[in-house]
Order: sequence, then structure tokens, then C-alpha cells
Amino acid sequence: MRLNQATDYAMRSVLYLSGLPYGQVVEAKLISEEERVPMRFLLKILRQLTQAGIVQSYRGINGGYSLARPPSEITMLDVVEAIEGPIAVNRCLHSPDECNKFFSAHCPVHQALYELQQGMKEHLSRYNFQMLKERVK
Amino acid sequence: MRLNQATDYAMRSVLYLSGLPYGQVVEAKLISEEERVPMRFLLKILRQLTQAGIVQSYRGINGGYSLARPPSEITMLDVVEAIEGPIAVNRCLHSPDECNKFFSAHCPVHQALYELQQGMKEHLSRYNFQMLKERVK
DNA sequence: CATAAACTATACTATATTAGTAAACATTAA
DNA sequence: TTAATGTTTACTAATATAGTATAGTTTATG
Repeated sequence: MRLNQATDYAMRSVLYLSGLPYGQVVEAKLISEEERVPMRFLLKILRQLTQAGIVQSYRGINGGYSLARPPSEITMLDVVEAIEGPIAVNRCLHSPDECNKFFSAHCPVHQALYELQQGMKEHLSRYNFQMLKERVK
Repeated sequence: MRLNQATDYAMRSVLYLSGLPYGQVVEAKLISEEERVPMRFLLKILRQLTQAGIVQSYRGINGGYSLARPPSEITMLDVVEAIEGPIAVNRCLHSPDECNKFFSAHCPVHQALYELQQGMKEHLSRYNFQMLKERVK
């Protein structure tokens, strides 16, 4: 029941970009050093964030990354799903045909887990990076 | 961000036991067949539930398992934690010394994840197996 | 128009976790 | 005493995690 390390790095990277003047481009190396994320791994993560439309990348010399939209329009859920794909608390909620008991909708355990999952998604989507950035002491 | 398969099996096994007259003992083989859980794997899971004080085991011929307390006193959180250990949404929340950025309490990302974690625990502890059993159609 | 500083793409790898299985043992009712 | 039950420990195949490596592409600038 854990978010993976890449997601942690991704959120901290987006938070870092959120703290810069909007639109400012910084190279991956700087994020890597500031946030202590292994460089190669970070590049992979930034590519996922780029493909998800959360950050914008610039190639070539003086290239780097910036946010693709204002921090207030990027939620924690956006970042989690960019890295891990859709949240699925349990196998049966992800692909009900794999449920080896009864169809998820009829199983009270799976019903309850579905409600948990919805609650988690709602919770994560309530936090945007404008809010988080204002929380930095 | 998924519960593992053993936890799914565990919850369904506890739900199954909750549907029986309180205190009734059934052998693992029956649970295995009814809930379609591989027998050997189920035995391992039942042992964890036994150690957590959720079910009671009886050895020898005519042995088996029953609930150790009424369904109303067993929550989904109890079962999840019996199988997976304490819920930790992220590495830094589990062991803050492993946090490679700043101490969790000072990082707004980790703060937000901590709130998510608390919300999840609260959510899971609101469901007990009396409730779930009454939801079975 | 060459070069070096950036990002991109694909493939590889060591380790840990997941989801079981196997073999030998302990308990207990009949 | 035996057979049906749970217990213990060890093993294993497959997958996921957390990266690393190698080769390539883009682009500002001198």
C-alpha cells in the first residue's frame, strides 16, 4: 500500500518547479542536486511528467524543464497517476475479470475498497502545488 | 498503491467466517474452496490472522478456524495491518531517516501524504465485518 | 557548420517483493 | 494408533522496483 519512490521524486520535483517564477526553465541536473534524486532516474521521471502534460521540456543547449501549467492547476493525483497509472487499491478493482471470488460489485469487501479508492483519489485531488508551495516553511 | 493479494484473501476469509454462527469452527479446506484461495497460501494467511488475534485456530482432527471475537469488533484496518503490517503510504513516512530530502515533517509533500495515510486508516477502521456481512446481497 | 550541453529512447541489471508450493512436523478426536 | 487437521521452515518462479548504461537527437552559439 505504498506509493513508489519514483512518485515521491516526481512530487518533489514538481514542488521544486512550483517554487520558481512561473515558466522558468531549469536543467535536470539542478533538480537532481537540489532534491537529491539520482540523475538518470530523474530524467526518466521527468519524461513521464512531460508525456502527462505536467511539465514542458526544452531540448538542446540551455534546455531543461518548466511546469506546463500553473501550480494551482496541478494536483497530487495528477502526479501520482502520471507515474503509476490509475490508482487501483486492489486487483479486482483494476480488472474485475481477474476477481476470483464474485464480481467486485457484489462483494462487500470490494465495494468497501472501491469507496476507499474513491476517497483516496478525492483526497489527492484536493491538494494542488500552489497550496503545497505555500506550505513550505 | 495496491493492497496485496494475501490481504484480499484475508478479508474475504474473515468475511466468510463472519457469515457463520459465531464461534463455529471450519477447516481451512472449506474456506479455500468457498473463497477460491489456494490452500497452502490460505494456511499461511490464517496463521497471520491467528497471530494477530483475529481468528482462533484449533489443531488436530476436527480442528479448524473460527473468529476470535465478534465480527463487529474486527475492522478492515485490523485485517490489512495483520497481513501487511502498519500502513505506510511512502518510504519517508515509514522511516523518516530514509527520507533523502528533508525530514518528513518539514516537507509539504510528505505532510500531505501523512494526511492521506491518516485518512485511509480512518476510513478502513470505520468498516467492521458485521457491517460488511450485512451488505452481502 | 561544428561542438557541447542539454533532453530522448531503449535496453539492461541487481535486488526485493509477491504469490505461491513443498516437506517434515505437531496435535488431537475417535 | 491413525488419520485429519494445523504449524513451521524453507524453497521458488514471476514480477516489480529502483535504478544504470549506451547510443542518439536537438539546438544555441562561436
